[in-house]
Amino acid sequence: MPLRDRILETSLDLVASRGIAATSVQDIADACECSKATVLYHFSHKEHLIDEALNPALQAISALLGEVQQRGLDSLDAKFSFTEALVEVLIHHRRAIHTVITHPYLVDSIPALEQAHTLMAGLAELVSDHTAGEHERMRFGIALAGVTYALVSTELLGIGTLNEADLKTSLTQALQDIVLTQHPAGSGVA
Amino acid sequence: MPLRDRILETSLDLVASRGIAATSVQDIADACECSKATVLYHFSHKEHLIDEALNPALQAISALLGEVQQRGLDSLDAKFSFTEALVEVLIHHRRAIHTVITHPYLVDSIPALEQAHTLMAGLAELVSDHTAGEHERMRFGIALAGVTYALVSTELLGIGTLNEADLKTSLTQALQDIVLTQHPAGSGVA
DNA sequence: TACAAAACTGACCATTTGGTCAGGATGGGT
DNA sequence: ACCCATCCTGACCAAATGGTCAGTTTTGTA
Repeated sequence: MPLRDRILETSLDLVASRGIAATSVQDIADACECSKATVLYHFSHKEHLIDEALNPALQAISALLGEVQQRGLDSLDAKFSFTEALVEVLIHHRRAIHTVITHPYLVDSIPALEQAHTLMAGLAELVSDHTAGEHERMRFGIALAGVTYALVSTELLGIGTLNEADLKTSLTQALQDIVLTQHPAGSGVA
Repeated sequence: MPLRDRILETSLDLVASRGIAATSVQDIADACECSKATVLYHFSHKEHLIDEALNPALQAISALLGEVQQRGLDSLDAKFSFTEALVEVLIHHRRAIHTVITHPYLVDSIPALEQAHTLMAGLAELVSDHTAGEHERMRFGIALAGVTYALVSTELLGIGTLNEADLKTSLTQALQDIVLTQHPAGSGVA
């Protein structure tokens, strides 16, 4: 793999596990066994580096969102395959997703983060258009955030040993259980 | 409020919204309108400050966990009141909870984070003892993470306008829906 | 008023941060 | 052999970082 790509890959790793601020350009250079100057040769600014590293994830989500907006989400079948596709994207781009979700406050120094928010809003709107009410939307938000978090903190939830395929199965089912199961209205605290 | 307490309060605010690494002692001092040296007079090290700021939340969770371990979680009633109490604690200490959840990698420089992980494990064990299987445990993990995340990113989920009481009601119901509702086994991708 | 403890601060320190720059390799094309 | 573009680097910079310390102000108390 070209060094440039290795830098992107490494950045995604480090940033996802320690946060943007806690990941220095030097850290990335060390992990890539090159000099800091080299990192800044390929990406003139740290923000550009992060931005580009996050891009593939955003494009994937954007593509998924576009598809669903076209196909619609009316049939139960469509909903099932949507959740499945969503989990697939979330798993594949888990490091970027986690980074995006945990750094809302950097929205105006890293363009990708703003785009991510737009996409999130699109997802939320999509779902709220196709669910009965506020509770369902809340459940979806919680499920989405929960699944995302679960992906990055697998060991905390005791699912660290699962391989990628099992993880996908398990998370997809959980998401479908939460979002698609009929819940008795007001089963909670009224 | 004594300056010392204001420093703790301010730290909780800044750290929850920008992360530990991105929050400097100077930032905290500025927000408190005192000097950096003063902050480090009250808390000799940055880590001590963070640690102490996180403590009340951990004690609250610890207390809740102890209670439930004593009372048991067998009746449906007990489960309902547990989720309600849990949401209450999560809301009240949302900044600390969010900080704990998003900084697992600092576990050995900030003692509170290690204690938090122990408590998390306790919660997970508690729930897994009282639910049927793997799927339920997964759902609980997702729900817990999701609710926690939802608390800090309210505006992203479109629930930023809710007051604390409504927030509690809404989140409690969502959590109960997710965790306590009977879900058809294998409703997902089998 | 005297005095000691507590609270607070400016000046300073070594280290690390993101970033610049001039120059050294390297390799393909002529 | 020559050139030129790409890749890479050490040396360097100003700014910010966490932290120390000597000394000043404030406070409560006798």
